[in-house]
Amino acid sequence: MPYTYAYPRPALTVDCILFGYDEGDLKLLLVERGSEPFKGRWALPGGFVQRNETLGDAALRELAEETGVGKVYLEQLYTFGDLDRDPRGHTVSVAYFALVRPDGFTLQASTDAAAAKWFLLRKTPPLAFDHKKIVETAVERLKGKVRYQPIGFELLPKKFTLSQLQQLYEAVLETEIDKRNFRKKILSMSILKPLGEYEAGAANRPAQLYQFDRKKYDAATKSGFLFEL
Amino acid sequence: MPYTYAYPRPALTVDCILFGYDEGDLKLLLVERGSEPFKGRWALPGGFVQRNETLGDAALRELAEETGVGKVYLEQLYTFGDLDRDPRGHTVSVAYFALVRPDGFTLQASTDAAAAKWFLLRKTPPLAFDHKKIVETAVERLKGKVRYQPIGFELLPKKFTLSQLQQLYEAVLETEIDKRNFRKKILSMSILKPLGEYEAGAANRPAQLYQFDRKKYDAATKSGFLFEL
DNA sequence: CCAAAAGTGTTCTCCATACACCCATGC
DNA sequence: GCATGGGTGTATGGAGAACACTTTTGG
Repeated sequence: MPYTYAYPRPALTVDCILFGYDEGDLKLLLVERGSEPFKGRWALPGGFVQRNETLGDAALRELAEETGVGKVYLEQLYTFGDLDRDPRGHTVSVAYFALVRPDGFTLQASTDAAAAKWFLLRKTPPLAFDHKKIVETAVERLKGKVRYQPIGFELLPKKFTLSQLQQLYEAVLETEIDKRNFRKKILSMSILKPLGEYEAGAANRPAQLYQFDRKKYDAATKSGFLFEL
Repeated sequence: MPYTYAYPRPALTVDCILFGYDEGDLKLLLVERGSEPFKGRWALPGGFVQRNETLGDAALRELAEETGVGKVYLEQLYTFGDLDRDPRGHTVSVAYFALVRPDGFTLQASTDAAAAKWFLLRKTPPLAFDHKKIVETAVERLKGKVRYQPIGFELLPKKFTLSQLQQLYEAVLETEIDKRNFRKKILSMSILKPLGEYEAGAANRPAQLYQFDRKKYDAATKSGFLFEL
């Protein structure tokens, strides 16, 4: 059955917010637009949903096409439908977001994107469309999510120190956290496996490396455990 | 500028989940479909987003058209885009939900809806499309929301007793709550105004009536107060 | 030996929980 | 006077918050 346009339809797009964390800084993945509107501006990777394509599939496809990033776990954020958000006309966009380790991917722009690049989250250039608003919404969501879900483990390398984990939380929540209390809390959940290995090369006492223990976390979650910081 | 159909577009709809609370029971507002597909089945009020119409506007319009319910505060829930959710073809739906007092509205079906009716939430008939899934998602959201936002005040009459408030929480969370602890907690937030008036007509000691003090709540919220049960 | 970050315990306060009886009213 | 729901206080345990010094390494 061919598409029938019984009613005029808004266009439907998806946009991806990818947060990364690297050396103490939160980062955001942006692409430089290669075509109008907003040619030359930076924007969130995204584009039109194709016929018989799932929203999540569309988001993954656009992300891969425009940045080379693949196989990430995308979570739906919010749907934006302001009438003036796209100069081409009524366009509704479903936003997705994900948390990744930037060094796990090689960026590769193509199709509509002239370039793809990580920016410091607190130092992003002016964005196309209403993407500033979308990013703000995503940051709020991230701040909320961090409190009851162990996001740290998606943003850090597989092996990490407790100080790195703490710094991440401080960066996301924009607060300071007491070292002893933080360690006590995190370790008491016993979802971290101490590796007995130690960080090397620093001009100070080397820190023990830990690993996220997903098995224990999943088991604990099922039996009513609630991660909370 | 006329609509240009450069790409085939999925259709875009909105659906509304209205939760009500009445005499100890959570209710859900449904409409009986007056046309195909699913003619005669019960479904969430909703329909196509029109040209140059905001998502929220579309939801309010469909709600008013199909049920007569107007002027409610709708909150976006989630966007559903499974390929097989509508037999007419690829249709994406943005779901909104709201909390209301059923007795505040007179139901009035029209346009696509043959009837509009409140159902017990735990006893809903088979639903059209993927509306069962949508309702389940909304219930989860409601359970989460109730813990950190004073939803009670939207679902109860303006003047209510503490027992009514407690029953509401028990109904939503599907648990039992200790009476004394509940009262202590709620009253300690001082967002309830005791009215010095009393319930009448019961075969027992009359309960004091309270009112939600929005001014105090808004003020407290701004200065970092967090409602939590 | 100095700089730099790792690592470690205790005290106090507050909040959540558990729990049982008297009170006011209508019939 | 009895049935029904309204209303109240206290004791205990556990978790969060505050807080300072020693340890290990590289240079």
